[in-house]
Amino acid sequence: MTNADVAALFEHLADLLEYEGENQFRIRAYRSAARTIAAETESLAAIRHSTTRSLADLEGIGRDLAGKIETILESGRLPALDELSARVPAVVFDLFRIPGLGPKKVRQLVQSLGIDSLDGLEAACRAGLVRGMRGFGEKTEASILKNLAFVRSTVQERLLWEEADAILARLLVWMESCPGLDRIEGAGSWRRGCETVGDIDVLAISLSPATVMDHFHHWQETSEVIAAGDTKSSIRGPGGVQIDLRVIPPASFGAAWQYFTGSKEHNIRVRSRARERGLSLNEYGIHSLVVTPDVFPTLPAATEEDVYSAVGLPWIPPELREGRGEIHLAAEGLLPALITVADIRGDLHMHTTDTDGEDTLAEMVRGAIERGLEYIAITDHSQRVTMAHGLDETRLRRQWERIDLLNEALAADGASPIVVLKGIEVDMLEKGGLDLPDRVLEDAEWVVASLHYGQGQPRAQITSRILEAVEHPAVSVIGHPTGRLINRRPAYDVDMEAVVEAAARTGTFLEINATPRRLDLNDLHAAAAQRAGVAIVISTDAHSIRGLGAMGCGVLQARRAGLQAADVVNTLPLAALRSLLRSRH
DNA sequence: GCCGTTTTCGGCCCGACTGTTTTCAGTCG
Repeated sequence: MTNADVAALFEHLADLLEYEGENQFRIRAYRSAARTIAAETESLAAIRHSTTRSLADLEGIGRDLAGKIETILESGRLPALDELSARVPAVVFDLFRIPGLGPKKVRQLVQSLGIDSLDGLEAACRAGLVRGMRGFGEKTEASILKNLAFVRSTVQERLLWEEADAILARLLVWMESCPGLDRIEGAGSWRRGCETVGDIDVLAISLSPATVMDHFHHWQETSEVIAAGDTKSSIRGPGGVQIDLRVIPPASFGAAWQYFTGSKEHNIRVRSRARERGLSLNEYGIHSLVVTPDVFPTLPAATEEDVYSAVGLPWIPPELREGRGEIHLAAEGLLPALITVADIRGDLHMHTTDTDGEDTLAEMVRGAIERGLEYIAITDHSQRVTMAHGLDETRLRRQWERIDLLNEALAADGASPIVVLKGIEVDMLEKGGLDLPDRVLEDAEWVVASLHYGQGQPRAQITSRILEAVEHPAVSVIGHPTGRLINRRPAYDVDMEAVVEAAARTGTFLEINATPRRLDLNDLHAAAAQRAGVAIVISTDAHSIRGLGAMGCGVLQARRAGLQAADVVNTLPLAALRSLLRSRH
């Protein structure tokens, strides 16, 4: 039973309670606990048996929920959930997915009309039965029909951050030509650098909101205007993604940007902090609830710094605003100086046409020089990865000879702009062991060990394969340590706590693979690794020159993990990196 | 259900938009 499993049980319970019309604060308590649990990197079982922490120490978890967690850990079941599940019809979960239907309306549809499927709901709408109920009308009925089609036609899948980033960039180019627009910025989960983005949130400063929203509606990629009010508008853009725009006057910009960046949990904590100080915070500004000689009724809120300063905090980078303890860190003056792309000196995982890359060795080197990198490692696949035409010893040594020649030519150019390291991405074989003999790996300057096959093996087997690679003296780094592909394939079942412990002990690095669909390690694992003293490598795993651009995504992930430049190996100058490699094992 | 320098009760972030209503409930973020 993982933390994510326990969190899912509480979320599920909260959904059912919502349907039952339970006290909203009780429901919020379950959801809040689920978020805390999902964001906790230590396993609940470990915390339960720890001598230094207890379950009730976790934010939002008191005596009752701690008891429920213990029950779940012991029995795998949550009795309260079992009881409710027996009472609440299964269709409720489908109905919740329809935009515009919340617990009250869903309850009415199920109890008054006996709806038991999406098809049944459609039939009831077409028969005009829905419009007759209190609180429903013709427009609601039509909206349900439209949204039913939407729910059925689209795979409800969150965008990769990079996809959202591209859509936002196009929208901002369009909005630049809007008259009367002073400033426009992205907010929400995009700005926090989340690995996936549901809706795209955009914030504009203008004194003529109607003009701005009209321009927004006329973007060529707008397929539908979902809602349009005086200051807020929502459209569907490319692929059905919802884009929300809010238009705000300049004096409110800081309060609004802070508010629309979120996360919700972060905002609730900031606002609670405001209340403790006799202040009220909304998207328009900061207001004093009590008039005292030293507090003005309305405080400045043109910048985010104004907002944080009003609640006694320094500005908090968006990537950290998840309600995972960043407010405490900020209050103590302990916020990390997060790593930036400018700190990165090298890229230590990439492929060429010798295996499954699209660009040649020489082209990849040129691409890296253009990006200003000081060093790179060429890490093509090893022989077992047959689909990629992986390298055996002979072909690998031939590639290394070419790299030697290339380095000589680069050095002969005078001020050598880049050094190319002779590397390999060696496969961790299904039966255990690595895909190339030790004598080859020992000759490599950089070895990425990755698992590509047998991903469905049981936890003990996967973990032991990875631990074997971590312990191998020639292995520099574990590539994409959990193997997940966002929206495509779950992580393999691996005991990450054991991997992190072994990596810390042996000095083996762990990778943040920056490929937008991988981002592996994720933020939570990367934070746990950093806390354990493991050095991180951020690598693009580029299969083309273009792929080298993924470094920014990897750095965002590292920032969400709270990493500083000193935590990341490829911020080091090459000489320091080499010396660190020699000092291990 | 959680929480506490206003502590064991009574609060819990705050506002926009829609549709149905005729002053507001429900939904959403």
